[in-house]
Amino acid sequence: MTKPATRIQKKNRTAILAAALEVFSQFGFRGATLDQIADAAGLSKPNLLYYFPSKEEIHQQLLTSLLSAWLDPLRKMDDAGDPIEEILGYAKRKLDLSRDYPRESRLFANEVLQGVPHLGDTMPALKTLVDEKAKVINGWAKAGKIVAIDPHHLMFLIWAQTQHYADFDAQVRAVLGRDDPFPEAFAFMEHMLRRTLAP
Amino acid sequence: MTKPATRIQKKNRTAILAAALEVFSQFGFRGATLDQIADAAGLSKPNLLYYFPSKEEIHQQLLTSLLSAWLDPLRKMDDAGDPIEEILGYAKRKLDLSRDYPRESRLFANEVLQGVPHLGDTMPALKTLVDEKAKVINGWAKAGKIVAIDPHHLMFLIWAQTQHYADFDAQVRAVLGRDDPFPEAFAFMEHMLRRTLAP
DNA sequence: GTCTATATCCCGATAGAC
DNA sequence: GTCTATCGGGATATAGAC
Repeated sequence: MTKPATRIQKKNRTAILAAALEVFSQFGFRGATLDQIADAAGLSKPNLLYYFPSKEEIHQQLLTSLLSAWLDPLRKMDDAGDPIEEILGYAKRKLDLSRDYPRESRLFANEVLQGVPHLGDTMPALKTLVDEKAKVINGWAKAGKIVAIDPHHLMFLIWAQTQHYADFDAQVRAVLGRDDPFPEAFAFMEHMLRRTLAP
Repeated sequence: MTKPATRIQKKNRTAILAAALEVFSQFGFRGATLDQIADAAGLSKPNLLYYFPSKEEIHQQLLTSLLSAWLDPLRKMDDAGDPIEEILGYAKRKLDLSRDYPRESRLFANEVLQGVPHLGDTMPALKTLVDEKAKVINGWAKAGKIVAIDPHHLMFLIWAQTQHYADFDAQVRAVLGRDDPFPEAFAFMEHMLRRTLAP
């Protein structure tokens, strides 16, 4: 599938991917149907399959095209910055993603929950990035800027805590009542991380 | 569906529920098929449907029969105990569940991730339990035993952190290499919670 | 490029013999 | 109680007209 030539093709492909994100993130890969996606994109089902060869291909393109943006907050964590503020900034950017892009979060959550059946071969690259940042955190700890701490589990903590608000939104809302949890969530996370990390 | 009479009936129903847990937790409700469940239970598909009237019913029975055990760790958090140790004990019991019952965790994760389509009417009961325990935590804070903290977000933190190791196991393993993460996970969580909660 | 119609397959559930 | 055989619905994907 090469680059779309015309403006309308580009628009349709974009609409399909947006619709697919909506449907896949809510129902998972198997739970989603092409009828739902075509409907949400404002196209007929055969027309949808004119732009993408298969359901699998739409899903794969979604995942791979979003993955890079999803890892950006971690890439931006800067070796040269203030350690506590860098980690806090990373956590905040991650929580912003949960607030602003909950469907993307749930798309990845579905994928990981089922054992990364479509993203298995990108896991080594994730490990490479995480290991690299783990070294940065270990350096900060050795310099006495933060407490000595397992950097991988710190990463899991930040992932778990931030993504929880997007992925398990239904439960969060049910427990809190109707509220937008994000302002308090950030204050809470800042308290937790500052205390956890203080040297 | 009344109590099964014979020993073999009981055994088959148990085998079916065990097989269904395996399959539903891995593939979600829609992703799971009765063929897979029947196969895992060592029965034919029609025979499976002799014991349960429908796929939906198997899933529902699984969820409701496991829900109570799933909330037990929280119920056991004791108003009269030492606050920090009670919260820590709760978190430890929850992490033990993730280690010993990861399939149950993923079963609920799938359900919540898709908006609790089958557990919607049990959410009020969950909220009641959580609100009750939130009051206990608020009491501890007022007495100066722990820091003043939002008890609901503390709950989310513990849920997110502990369930992460079961629900996103594929990612955890990919990032860490091959290791069993649980010993370090508990040490990490204890460090994090003690510092977060100290008055 | 987009549609209607349809082929093909898979899944949940049922019928009926044993 | 358990099986083989099958129904009926729904899903992915394709054919072919326009």
